[in-house]
Amino acid sequence: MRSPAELTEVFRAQGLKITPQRQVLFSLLHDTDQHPTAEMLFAAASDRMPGISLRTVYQTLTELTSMGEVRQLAFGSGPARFDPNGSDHHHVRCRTCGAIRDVDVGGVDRLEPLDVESLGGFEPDAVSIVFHGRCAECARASVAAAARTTTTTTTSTTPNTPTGGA
Amino acid sequence: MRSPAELTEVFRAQGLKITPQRQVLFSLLHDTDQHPTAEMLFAAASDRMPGISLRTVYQTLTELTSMGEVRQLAFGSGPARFDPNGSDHHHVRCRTCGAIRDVDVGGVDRLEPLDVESLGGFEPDAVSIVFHGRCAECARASVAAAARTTTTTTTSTTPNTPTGGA
DNA sequence: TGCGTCTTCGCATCGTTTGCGAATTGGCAC
DNA sequence: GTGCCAATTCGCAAACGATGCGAAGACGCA
Ligand SMILES: [Mn+2]
Ligand SMILES: [Mn+2]
Ligand SMILES: [Zn+2]
Ligand SMILES: [Zn+2]
Repeated sequence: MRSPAELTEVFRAQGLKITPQRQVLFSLLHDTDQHPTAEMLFAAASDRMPGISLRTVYQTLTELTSMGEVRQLAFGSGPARFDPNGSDHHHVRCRTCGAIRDVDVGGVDRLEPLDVESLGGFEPDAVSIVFHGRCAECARASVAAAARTTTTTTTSTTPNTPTGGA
Repeated sequence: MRSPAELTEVFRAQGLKITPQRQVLFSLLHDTDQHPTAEMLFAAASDRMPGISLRTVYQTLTELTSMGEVRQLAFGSGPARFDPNGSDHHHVRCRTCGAIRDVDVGGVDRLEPLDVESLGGFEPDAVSIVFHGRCAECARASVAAAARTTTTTTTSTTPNTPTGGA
């Protein structure tokens, strides 16, 4: 998204007002490379401006979204994530912990919708790609857990059914 | 997803029971090429079996999802969509009316996550692709609306601001 | 037919988001 | 600086999709 200074001009030009609440949110969004939820932004904004309302955060996010300054992302269940990164990019998401990261992807324009007839005249103008998998941390944690299970099984001779086995 | 008969065997083999509610849902899901919501399935199931509970629909969908018989999809806000199509495919979605269609896509394995270092060890094992755009119906409707506006503007000389202009 | 477990289903509840409207405030004209 | 007015904030109610819970009912097997 654009800088707080630029957004200030854009807002003014549209007859919208520059409030301290909006300034805080502009700044927070401009500075992050994450994909915060409304609640996360509310928490961060509350540090700088105690008393700011969650309602205002939602309202400002809706405005910025409709102005195209942020994208609203949805990954399955849970709250919406907001993406201030305006570059042409896609996402990877960890199945285990839900972590999201940006990823630049090559070869997108070589994707070919086959079976064009079944598209029935649909005209795509954008594409979202999400890679699903496991992040490095969760992979490490999983290996550690396996090691523990193995150790336990090897060490102990009791035929207990491991709790997390299924 | 598999046929109702096959699912019956699978369920029985796992000690799960075959109830009329499940049979109705198996059948509805097996026969559709759409991406129904829980509410939609509830409505359809209620036709064949008045009195079936929405709770049961949710429960059965959760089971089928965890068994891998259906996929749960999320497109922005709104309720989850369930996809009984087990083939390797992706989706197109109309920005205007929300309609969803399956699309087979070639070239998926030629996608290259660039900037591999910033992936920080993330290991993708699946990818979801959604094409965004406008479906044929909405494109037609939009053309028709534009024609109406043009006609009105041309015919009338009053400098009224069109209501839907912004 | 009888029993035990699995299932159904209504209701309460939860987490996220939006509707509403009174009170407040930014920005401009003077 | 002052006053005005539209834009904004914000608390609360409520919508919405989904889940937890547990009493009542039904499937499947002996
Ligand atoms: Mn992003
Ligand atoms: Mn599909
Ligand atoms: Zn993870
Ligand atoms: Zn459409």
